[in-house]
Amino acid sequence: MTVRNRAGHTGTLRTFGPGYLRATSLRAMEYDFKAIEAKWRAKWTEQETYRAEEVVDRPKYYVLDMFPYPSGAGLHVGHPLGYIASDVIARHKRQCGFNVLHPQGYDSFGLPAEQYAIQTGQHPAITTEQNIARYRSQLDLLGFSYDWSREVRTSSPDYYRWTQWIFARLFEHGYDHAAGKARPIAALVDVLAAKGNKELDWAVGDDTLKEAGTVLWGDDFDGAFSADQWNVLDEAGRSSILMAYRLAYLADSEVNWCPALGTVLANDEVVGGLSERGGHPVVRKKMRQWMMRITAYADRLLDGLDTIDWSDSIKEVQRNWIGKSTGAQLRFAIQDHPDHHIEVFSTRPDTLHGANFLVLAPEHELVDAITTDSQRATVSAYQQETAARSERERMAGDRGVTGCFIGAHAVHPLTGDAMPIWIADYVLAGYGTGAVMAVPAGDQRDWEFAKAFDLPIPPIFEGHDIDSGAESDKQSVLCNSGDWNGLTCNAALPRAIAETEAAGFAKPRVNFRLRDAVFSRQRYWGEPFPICYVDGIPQLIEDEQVLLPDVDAYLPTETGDPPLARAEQWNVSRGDRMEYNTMPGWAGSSWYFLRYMDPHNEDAFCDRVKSDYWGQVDLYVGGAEHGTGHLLYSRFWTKFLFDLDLIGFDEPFAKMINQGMILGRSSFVYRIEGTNRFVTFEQRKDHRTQRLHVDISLVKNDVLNLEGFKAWRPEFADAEFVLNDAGEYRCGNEVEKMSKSKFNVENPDDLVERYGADTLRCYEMFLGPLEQAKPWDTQGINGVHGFLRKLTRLYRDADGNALITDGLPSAEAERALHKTIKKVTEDLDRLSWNTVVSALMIGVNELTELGCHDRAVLQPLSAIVAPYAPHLAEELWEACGGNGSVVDAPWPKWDADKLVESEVTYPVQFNGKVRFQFAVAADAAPADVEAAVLADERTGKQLQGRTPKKVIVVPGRIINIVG
RNA sequence: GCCCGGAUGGCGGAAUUGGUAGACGCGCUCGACUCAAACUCGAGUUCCAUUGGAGUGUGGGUUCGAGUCCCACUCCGGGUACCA
Repeated sequence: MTVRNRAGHTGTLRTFGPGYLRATSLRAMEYDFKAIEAKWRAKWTEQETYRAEEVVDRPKYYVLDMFPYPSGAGLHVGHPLGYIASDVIARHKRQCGFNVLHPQGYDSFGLPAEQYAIQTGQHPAITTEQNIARYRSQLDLLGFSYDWSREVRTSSPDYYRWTQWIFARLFEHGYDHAAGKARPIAALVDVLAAKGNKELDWAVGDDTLKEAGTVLWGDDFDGAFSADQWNVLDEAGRSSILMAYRLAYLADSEVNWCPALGTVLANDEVVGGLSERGGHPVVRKKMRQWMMRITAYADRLLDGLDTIDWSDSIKEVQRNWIGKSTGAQLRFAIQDHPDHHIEVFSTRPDTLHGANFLVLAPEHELVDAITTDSQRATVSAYQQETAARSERERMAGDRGVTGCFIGAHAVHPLTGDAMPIWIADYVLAGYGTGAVMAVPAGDQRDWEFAKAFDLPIPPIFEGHDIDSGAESDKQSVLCNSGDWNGLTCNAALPRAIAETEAAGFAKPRVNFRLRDAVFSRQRYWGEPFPICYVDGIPQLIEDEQVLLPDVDAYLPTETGDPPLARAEQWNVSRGDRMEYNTMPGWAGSSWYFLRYMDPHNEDAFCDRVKSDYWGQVDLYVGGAEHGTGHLLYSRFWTKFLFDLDLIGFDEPFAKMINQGMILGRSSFVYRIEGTNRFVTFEQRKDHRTQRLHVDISLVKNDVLNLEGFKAWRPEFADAEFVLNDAGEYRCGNEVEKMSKSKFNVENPDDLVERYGADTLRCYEMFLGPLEQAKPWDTQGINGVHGFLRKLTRLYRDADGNALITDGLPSAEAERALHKTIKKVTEDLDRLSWNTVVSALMIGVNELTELGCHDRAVLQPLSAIVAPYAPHLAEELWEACGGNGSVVDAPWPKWDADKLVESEVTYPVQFNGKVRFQFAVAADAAPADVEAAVLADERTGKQLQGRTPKKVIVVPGRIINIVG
């Protein structure tokens, strides 16, 4: 029986007005989503349904979204995608009996609110508060199961107090490689007092140490000092030395300075020479800044990747960013300069025999000392040229080979041959030693350099044509390489490392691309450092919290100090002055997932008992764009807190899913250049036209609402529109990023208003695999809305009367239910959000066709719909007389017996082509199936007298007859 | 350049271990209802040809059987870059 209960209503409810409004009013009786969603939202709030408590004897599950920066623009349909996905999992796990932690909060320090403050004078806290309120109201519409009592805001003093506290611990710790973990600076002081630093294996900033040591002990300080030397130092001296060992430290370093933003930026905040936010130019500048010694954790950050379930691509991004390479550091003597030598890092010391010149970075410290007088003018011209050019060139991607011979020669350590020394901008000062040994036969960049400057290319590989380019294959066999002749590079490499070390001019070395991270910003709206200066020495302030002070303007002072220097009362509260910098955006986000576990704790950032209970985030959902920023820093801080035994795990996010971007479909109108005439899409190529974005709310099925367009853009009110044959103005379209500036934004509030939150949730999940980028198409939402309506009609008729009966369900209805439970359960377990919606649709279609209204079927059905359509599921669960909230309805189990069919219909293939369907008892043995199918007359017809060579019966699947 | 993805109807996508390719939804077509339209409901919808054939980016291979595995290539998306 097919349920058809709409007849009789179409005539009586006829009204006039916009299409969708009528449709909505007509539907209202059977599926009044507005009333349903309002009702259950209120109940959830009243009953604190989503409050999470630590329950020791229940297994926990921690599902987390990357918390948002609350921007003024609000949410578009792309933003909630990941939130919906995580909410589905949170609800499913809860129904499966897990004690679920599913919190949300705000990354509420940041530049936009401060830029707005600079323009308007409004305190960033007010802007932030307003934006959060708007976010919250939008999020509340979507029915998320967040425990809002655990909300965190990074800009709240109750929160950043602990960010400051963790900073203080980083300041008070260094990294002991021998122990493989962070240890207190106090422990280091004991060692220095007893033995000096000669046997020390702590992570150290060589430049900082050398600078400090040179000031204290003179120019010949080589990095090592004795206990006696240490013990006579005053506080300032010790402080300057210890700075080289702290995990949070002050250093003069080359930083990325962005003049437009008035602040320094970390490496991951600079993309292609421009600031990530705003796209402003960034220059290198030497400044005294707070830094984070993340490099101390490089190996552990690398190794930890093998223990976490993240996508390969994002792990790869982190591996590349860390950039570990192993090889050797080789020392080259310089002719006529016995007091100098050049250190070179190479991953390929096996190709040493092919090295015939050295190349230094133009900024290399030895360049000035060893350049010959005759080359001096040329060299300094080249240095200036590269310094001026570097940023722009990098952006342009134009990579001509440039360089300059400096007149000096190094000595080849094996052959004694003279090697000319060049400088070139393809060698970077910041990587390795800032110098390379050029092996033109083995490295393409060296090869191109040699070709460009007509330098010889000594062949070192058997059978390799030197004119065809460099040979990088490590299977190649070496020649002209002394003892290593005849070996493959793979075989020669370990020998080269060992033998050059034994010969005394090289040592094995591991090199990282990862740099320490700049940790201070010359901005107002960030965490103030708990630091003041006494006689220029930074001191922690720990007896009271350092709060962000009010200032009269959010701009640097006239002397160029950061905005905090304007806070006159504040800046003399301790010592000579306070630290005027603030922390970067990633400070608060590096540990927020811990605070959710114990958000109101006033004595600790998070109680150890609570973090032991909730543990790692089991599922982390967010964008992939944080690969080198947030995701690396939070791993670093987690490892640090683990080292201090403050938490019991050293990776924050056990599993992560990165949702893809939702793209918008933009619409365009075509204006004939320089006129006020618009031509329809079909005629755009007959003229020289300019394409203009048009707001998609003014376009339906690519046809423009002309009146609406004129009202939207008054400057075109008098424009002429050339229409197509159908008398319509047709717009062009393109799929691109969803953005306000492209006028292609779909707003979740509007869709909730028209279709309800449950429909929007289901539809966003239905679009396709979560991780994939996909275009938004609002038209498709009707289908999903229809599904929820159809679901409702199983439970009640068009007038709202209950249809549920207590009879015994048919075997077909039970099979449909259990098939759906199985598919939905399995798909949720493998995080296949989109196919779950399809499975539910199929189930509802089948039950509708069967005319099933049995409570025994419909009640479990409402339970499995709950993660996707929680409001409606509550309503239907209640209609079935279910106990309590569907949120806690036990997840139904499928019964394999109910899935069994008595008969199986096999597709029968002949030589791989399906010819007919063949029904046979499900429990028939393969041999019997074979006999039966061969006896069938249709088989005889297909074979036409031939004898089958082979018959393959795959039980339950297929029969293939070959012959 | 390198790294990671991906390519399936008009569109979004499904096919989980090699077993009926195109589930589910959109769109479209036809029909019912309607004075009419919308809504709703029903039927159809990979392509080509009248029993049949072709078909998952291209070319080859393995197999009784390939979207799925192997080899070579093309194109698209994302990330990243003189990293020695």
